[in-house]
Amino acid sequence: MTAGFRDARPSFARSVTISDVAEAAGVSRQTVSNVLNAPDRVRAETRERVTRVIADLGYHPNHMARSLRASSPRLIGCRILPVHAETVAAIQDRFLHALAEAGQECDHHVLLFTAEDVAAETERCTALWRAGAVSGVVLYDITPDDPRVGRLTASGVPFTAFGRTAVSTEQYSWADVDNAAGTASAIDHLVAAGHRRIGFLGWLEGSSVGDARARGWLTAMDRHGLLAESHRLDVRGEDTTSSGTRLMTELLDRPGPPTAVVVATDTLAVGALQAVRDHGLIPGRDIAVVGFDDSPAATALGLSSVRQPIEEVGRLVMAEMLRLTDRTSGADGEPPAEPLHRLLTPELVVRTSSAPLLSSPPPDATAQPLRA
Amino acid sequence: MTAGFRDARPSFARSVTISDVAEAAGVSRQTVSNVLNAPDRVRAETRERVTRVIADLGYHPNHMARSLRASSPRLIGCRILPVHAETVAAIQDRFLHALAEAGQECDHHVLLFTAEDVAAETERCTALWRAGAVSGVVLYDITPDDPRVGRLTASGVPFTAFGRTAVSTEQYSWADVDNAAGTASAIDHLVAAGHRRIGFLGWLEGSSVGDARARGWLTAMDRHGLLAESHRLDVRGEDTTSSGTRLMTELLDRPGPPTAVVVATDTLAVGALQAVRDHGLIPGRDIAVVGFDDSPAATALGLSSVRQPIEEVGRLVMAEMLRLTDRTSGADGEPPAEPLHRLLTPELVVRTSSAPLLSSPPPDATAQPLRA
DNA sequence: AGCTTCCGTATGAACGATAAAAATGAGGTT
DNA sequence: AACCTCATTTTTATCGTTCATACGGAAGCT
Repeated sequence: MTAGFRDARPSFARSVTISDVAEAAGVSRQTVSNVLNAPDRVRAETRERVTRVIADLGYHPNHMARSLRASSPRLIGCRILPVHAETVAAIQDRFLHALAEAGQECDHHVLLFTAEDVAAETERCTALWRAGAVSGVVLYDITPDDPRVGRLTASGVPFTAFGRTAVSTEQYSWADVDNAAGTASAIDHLVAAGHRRIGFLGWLEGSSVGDARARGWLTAMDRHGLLAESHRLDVRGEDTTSSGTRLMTELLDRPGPPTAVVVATDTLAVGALQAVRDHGLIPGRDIAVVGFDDSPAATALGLSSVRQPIEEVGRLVMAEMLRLTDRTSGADGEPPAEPLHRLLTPELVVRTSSAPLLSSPPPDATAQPLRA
Repeated sequence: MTAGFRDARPSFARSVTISDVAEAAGVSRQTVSNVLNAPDRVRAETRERVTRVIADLGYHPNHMARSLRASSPRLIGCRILPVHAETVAAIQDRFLHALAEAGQECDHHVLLFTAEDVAAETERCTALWRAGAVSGVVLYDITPDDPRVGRLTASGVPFTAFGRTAVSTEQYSWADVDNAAGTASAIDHLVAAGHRRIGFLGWLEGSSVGDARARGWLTAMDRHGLLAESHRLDVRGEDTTSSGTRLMTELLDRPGPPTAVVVATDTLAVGALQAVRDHGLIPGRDIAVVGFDDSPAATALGLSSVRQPIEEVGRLVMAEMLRLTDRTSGADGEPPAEPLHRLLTPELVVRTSSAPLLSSPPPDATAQPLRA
């Protein structure tokens, strides 16, 4: 029986190095290294002996030394934004968590940094990479004419992105969410429940995400042949709760109000729900509301919402990052890796704000707003 | 005039080392090193020449090499939790952002990792530290009997914490938010506005944060001599919106309902607001509601809320971390640094859900619930 | 026996930087 | 002239690991 060496010395004077292990086991440094990195090159007997000494001394290979030798820090840089909106916070958290988790499985870690704006972010990325502090960086919240993509490509900084630009998307690796498909799936769900007058409540035009979500409504409604009777039910405003309330009120007060609305963000949707209640209507019974982003508020309020597969995006983007950096550090003779281009479909999470309609009488019968 | 070397070569074949600079400038490596780390040891003329070469070649000192030599990775480990509740997301984001920002100013960065539970977290922390991957770690979400504190202390892992345990708080460095003072400040605000029957809507007992917030209500109400008439207005439930609605409904349906409520979390408060509206009351006019955490939802809904100075905590905790790790890596002869113990007071953010009362008639006159 | 082949292990040289010690040289002192 | 001082620069050693190569010895082949 092995006597209890293990827990004998809980704190270490100074770290145990590979040489200490080698000496204690009566072998050379390289043999210890082999035991850890290429066990099949070492005779079983030696391997066991070394393994035991490693455990006894509590040896852990030094990360920095390994990084230096391999000239690969096994760190992936990622900017963290200051929190403004609720959805930003939740999505950023989910994304960072997914990145960290995916990276960790391959012994890589996420290194956080902050920056004032995308210009500063680009600089920091390049500086970190030039300094060998990161193997590459992950970008998110990409705009159609995002300057980061071009600059990082020019500097040679390996990167992958959550989102894509308008042009030269073949040049780099990205994963993105099909926002249009998201709103479309909400429409399909509502149409299946018998709705025909389905409104859309969106952001002001100009953002790629907002426009895609609007486009999804437009095309899906057209596909169902409902655009003729609903094309006036498309209203836009800024992404705030109060704006949502105002826009929804406007829709409900019109002649021929919608029996259902698809809302471009949960923030707007929370505002919209308030307008619904202010009209004495009950969401889900009298009118269906579907939000976007599946924020915690949606869960809390029973709001149906389109959920972006952020975790999946994080996994993909990190996996691609690892693939990229392993390539570049490996032999250059191999064919250049094909960049990743992946469009993911979000998933509708049905809650009470839209579900019960299925078992209700045709919504048109009850959906007349009750004015004071 | 210097011709434009600068932007000549945007991408680098392989990184420029200190030896390249030394050779190009006709000096030794060490001199280049001195130009960067101890400029006063170098003659002005030489310094200038070297500086110019550094700029021309685009040299950036290698982070990994520096870390190895200094045996200080300049990385601070921090666990990232998967997002559950909205407030968690927002607070975690604010905290991580503050850490990253504070660290960056001293050329340190945050390294993220994930873990299933606190036991796994402790193991990861120790492993990362033993491997020399981090200089130390930052803990948050500390419970009164948190096992992490003891284990990390025993392993010798330098750490600082956001929050504190019930015992041996003198042993380690922490910064915490005075939750009791937070609810108390909400009470003071409401009392100043003329409220006397002020309810409390809290989590189930057993969490340190929840209990502190409840204690704040209790002591502040007692201080104002209002406990006699309000001591029955203290209700508890789990931290969800629906629970908030249920608890608030219960309070409003009682004889002698509160004219104001202090709510332990914004999540509960969002639910409470819904109950208020369901009773045909208008928050801020008919009844005052104050939440806790100042989540984005609070901003969105005009909910007054107690805001934790998370950014300040992040700054303090990171600054302390840097102080700790600089100490331990320095000469051991110095007196052991006094640990940081800092209790910060949160700040009430007044919005419409509680503000307008100041200019209203005495709330008791209008606050009778209008039942259907 | 002498040759190659192969396996397991050991040695030296990086990786890129810096701390500590040694060398250089100009100037001043005795 | 011999010696010391000081500012500046170079040399040497080291951080902990791994790559490339070398080495010794057993087995297989001619």
